[in-house]
Amino acid sequence: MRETSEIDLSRTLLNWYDHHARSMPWRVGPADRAAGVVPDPYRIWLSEVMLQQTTVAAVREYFLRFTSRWPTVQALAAAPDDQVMGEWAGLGYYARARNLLKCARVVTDDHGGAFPDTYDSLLKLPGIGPYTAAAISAIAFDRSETVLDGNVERVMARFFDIHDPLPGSKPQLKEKAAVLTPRQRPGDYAQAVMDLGATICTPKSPTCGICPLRDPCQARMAGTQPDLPRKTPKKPKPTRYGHIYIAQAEDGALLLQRRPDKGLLGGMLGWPGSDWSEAPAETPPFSAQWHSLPGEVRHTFTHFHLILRIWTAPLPENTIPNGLLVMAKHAFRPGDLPTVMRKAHDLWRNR
DNA sequence: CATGCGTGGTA
DNA sequence: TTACCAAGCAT
Repeated sequence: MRETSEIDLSRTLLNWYDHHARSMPWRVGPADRAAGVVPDPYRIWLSEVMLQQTTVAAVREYFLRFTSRWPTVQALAAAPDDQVMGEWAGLGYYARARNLLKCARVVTDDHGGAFPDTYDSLLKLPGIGPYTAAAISAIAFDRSETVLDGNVERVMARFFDIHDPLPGSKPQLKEKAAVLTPRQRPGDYAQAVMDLGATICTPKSPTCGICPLRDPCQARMAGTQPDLPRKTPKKPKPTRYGHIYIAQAEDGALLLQRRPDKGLLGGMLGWPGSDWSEAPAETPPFSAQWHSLPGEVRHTFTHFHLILRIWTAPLPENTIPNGLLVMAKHAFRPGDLPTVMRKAHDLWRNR
């Protein structure tokens, strides 16, 4: 009896996907795809960018709001920056939103509004890296490209019982994933591996008993699957501190700041404040009787913990400090703020 | 190639 | 409470 071939394995996964594919607003499911329904590259691109390091549950609402407001790449390209950043607020990794707009404008202006369909051409676009280029190429255009995301890394590390730690083992995992990538139904296959990783071959407590690949899985044979994939340890997060100043005029207008495009929370709306460091200076945006609010705002970013003290004062008439903006009460929506700034607003509003 | 870059869910 | 983790990219 011959060994299980790669083609058999991909067919096994596709068959599992045909019965267990998750339903998502941007996805053309296996039945529809088989019936000839073609995905909209704009929606695939938008979902893939939103899904970078972000859970499906978090993305769902954002995707629906974005596509409702901007149904085409041309519509998105024509949108004002502030509105797109505001709509992205809360989703995190805000460079994605800035690159999203850049990319929409390149596609609209330089590609006639049609997304390119090859890995290499997609890779040139802002915000599209190796994973996203492969994903769009495979899912939107049904090209046989190999996607390698966190799910696929985990599935491959376990299936082949690879103990070398990430991220160093990435090229090895990509090779393994490429060998399994079929020429038939590559778009469905890409989504099948990721669905398997998200629902069965999960990081903790994988449910190997119901896995379609349980028999040939090498880590399961060895009993090592709970420990894979190995990862190089992460550095501990330091704690930083900061001051935030919230000033309101008698008519309800608020003093805000548009943050510079580069760096943390780049391009987002926020409150003026100090730098965030071990011992930040107290630097209010204008002289007044500032009062610090009881309590503090705690927030954790990717690479540090932050503890903020919130100060408040009345905003005098005709006061707009350099580089800041005064936003009318009716124009201000807390939902346009990144989460840490929204937390500061919540503490202030409930003062 | 290591680092910077968000947020919310989960154990 | 803390740490880990999620369909990564840019530099």
